[in-house]
Amino acid sequence: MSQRHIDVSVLAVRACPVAEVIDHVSGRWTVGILTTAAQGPVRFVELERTVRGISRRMLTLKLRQLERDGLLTRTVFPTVPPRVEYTLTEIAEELLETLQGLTAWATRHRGTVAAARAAYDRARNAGGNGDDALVPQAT
Amino acid sequence: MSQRHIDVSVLAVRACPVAEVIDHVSGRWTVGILTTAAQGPVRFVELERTVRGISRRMLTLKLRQLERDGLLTRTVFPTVPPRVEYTLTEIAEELLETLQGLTAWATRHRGTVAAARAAYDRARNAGGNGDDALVPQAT
DNA sequence: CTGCATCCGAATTGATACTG
DNA sequence: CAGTATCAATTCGGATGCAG
Repeated sequence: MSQRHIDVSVLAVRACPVAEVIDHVSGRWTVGILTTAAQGPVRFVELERTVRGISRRMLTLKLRQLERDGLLTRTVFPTVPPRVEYTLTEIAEELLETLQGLTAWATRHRGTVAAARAAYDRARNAGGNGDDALVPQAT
Repeated sequence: MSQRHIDVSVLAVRACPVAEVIDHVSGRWTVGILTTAAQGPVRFVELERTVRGISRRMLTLKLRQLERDGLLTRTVFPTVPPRVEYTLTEIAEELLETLQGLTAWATRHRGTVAAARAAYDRARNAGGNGDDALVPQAT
């Protein structure tokens, strides 16, 4: 989610690291892009195909963001047609590992969350669209 | 994030847990709300004061979302004036712990990321506003 | 005190045509 | 292939005002 976040406080007086990470990682596509790139060097089209649903525009934008943050390395091969490969940097790989903790948590409590939602929705009449209601992003 | 996310694939064929977590946790306020609530039962106003910058509207929205996901417990005391307390559920506490891994990562590589950004921005002339640029504001 | 509802500008994202 | 440019559709989020 990009930095529209001006105020990040909450956890610490100084810039909060968590907020920063969350900001880097959150967003619909980031994790998907990183995990795909983790398999080895990937090309633009591969990402476009693998990260289902992402638009060309978003992919480009996210790719640039990740590159800027030092999570992805972009290599251009002066061939024709052009060939560009993206690779994870070391810190990105570390990040991905760390992320596994979250994966574990999610997996472990998937059922609990689902149940909670069902209960909540059932509680107030027929409401709830089954999906995430009331939303916001993102972050 | 929020469920505008219809397609979550990428990591697995089945619903991707990571995407779900990211979706729950991401967003400007969630982590702040959770960490505040972690200190013990908190009231609406306390959150409003502690989570700097959040609007009443957003706070309410997020609180509901968290409650629905089973991360927060909402207790209403039939007093007058009304008193409502929010408490973390067990899974939320676990989540918060897991999140510390990210905090660590962020802290560890804070400098690296900063440097990467600086380099990136410097590379393409005067660009970069120092913040997350991903959105090259016009002009 | 809590918190839902509405108005409305701001930011994000998607779709698509176009270029090197 | 790998993007960029542009336009339109959503969605987000802040500011009230009102109610239990």
